[in-house]
Amino acid sequence: MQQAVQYQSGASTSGAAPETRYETILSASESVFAHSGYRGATMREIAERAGVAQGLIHYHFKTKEDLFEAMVARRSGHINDQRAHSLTLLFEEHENPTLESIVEALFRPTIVAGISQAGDGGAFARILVSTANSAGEWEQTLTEKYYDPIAHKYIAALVRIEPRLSRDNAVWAYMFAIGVGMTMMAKTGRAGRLSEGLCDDGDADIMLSKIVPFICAGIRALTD
Amino acid sequence: MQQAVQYQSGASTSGAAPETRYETILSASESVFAHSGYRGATMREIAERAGVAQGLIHYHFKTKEDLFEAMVARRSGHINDQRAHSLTLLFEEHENPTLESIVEALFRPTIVAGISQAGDGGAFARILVSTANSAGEWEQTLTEKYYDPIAHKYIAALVRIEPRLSRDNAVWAYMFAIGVGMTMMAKTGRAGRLSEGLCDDGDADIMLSKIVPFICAGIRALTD
DNA sequence: GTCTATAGTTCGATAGAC
DNA sequence: GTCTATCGAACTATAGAC
Repeated sequence: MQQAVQYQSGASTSGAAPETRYETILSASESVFAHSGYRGATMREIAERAGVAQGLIHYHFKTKEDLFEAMVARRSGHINDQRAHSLTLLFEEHENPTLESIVEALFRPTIVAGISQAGDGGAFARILVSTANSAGEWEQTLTEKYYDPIAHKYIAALVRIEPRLSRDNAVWAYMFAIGVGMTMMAKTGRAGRLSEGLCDDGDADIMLSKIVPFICAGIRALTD
Repeated sequence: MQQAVQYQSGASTSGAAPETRYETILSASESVFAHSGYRGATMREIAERAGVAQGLIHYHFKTKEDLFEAMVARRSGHINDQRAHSLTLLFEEHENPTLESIVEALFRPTIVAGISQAGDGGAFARILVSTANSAGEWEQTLTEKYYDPIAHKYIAALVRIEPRLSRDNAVWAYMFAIGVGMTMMAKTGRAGRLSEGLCDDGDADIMLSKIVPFICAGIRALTD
């Protein structure tokens, strides 16, 4: 009897689809890592959240570091596949896609995935923030492995459709765009607090209608 | 009579002035918290870095949480005083200050302070990123206490000089601006890696020349 | 104020039954 | 594959000498 390896992603806690214990642990770790950070999260809490014995996590993932990386790999793989696919489509369908369409292709998958996470919107985005913004060697290796490839694709797309954007400014533009997206997706509650409830981050289209024009105007300001 | 001069020349921020043990511990905690995060940092490591016994930290600061808050309070107080002062000056000297001058007043103190940190540029910025981007109750309380007041001042300044900017868009604009600044100040090495060394984040004026036009154009794109 | 020593807790990981 | 039980290490915080 083998495992039926069906990489059904999505994997939110609102379970219609049946999950293997392996996948249940991954989903549980996502919530706990997001809430407490890598170091603050404990294997005990993850096991409790997943409804399994603590020893089972070590059977499947060996160590805490490996569990974290497996969780990042599953989620980032799904989102970055969508991004790469959207980007390819854009250049197949148009000679010169608009900057707006490219920026939207960058953010829509993450925002939609974040919002569709039942109960814990922004969980994975918060993990990304703390990982990508760490200067630690391990964290930067993870970022390089799972996020630099798609970053290079977008930077190349930017210089292609905006010829007056120098390569270093394109890199800055990408970094800035990611930074803007982080504040939008992390859902810390600060925007709502500062605006006394005026700012709502629960609707993907509203969010994109703020973030896309902001970033596109910023990028164009960096062209020579 | 002064106290004995035998202070350990630990890794303090600016090398010359002698510090009390209290201040030495605060500076050491800044480095360690920045490198390992709040939970990853240990009192033993902070004590070692500061060149004092571990027990002394508890004598001065009682708990790890209190030490962290004292560290945030010292550093944020200094930077935010500069920001508030610059903002007041701008409105005293001009009827309508430019958007550029306001955005620069927001970022210059942090960037300059980050660069002038001997050896560990971006240390405090990285602490801010992980604190402000956490959804935890304690972290958001700290953000509210030490950073929301200056945020409200800047949001008010934005709506004052850009009357066509709605209040909720001003809040989004401020959040986005902070997000952009984070990627600039955290100094993770990613920009250099993605650009194969082209992007240099060591010069305050170069950094401001990228970040200020980007953010100002983004904000103007959110006006009606 | 500053130190040494340690109490009391919690963690990641392993061993072994089923 | 999954569970229970537990080991050894590392942590925060305290007690008490000086």
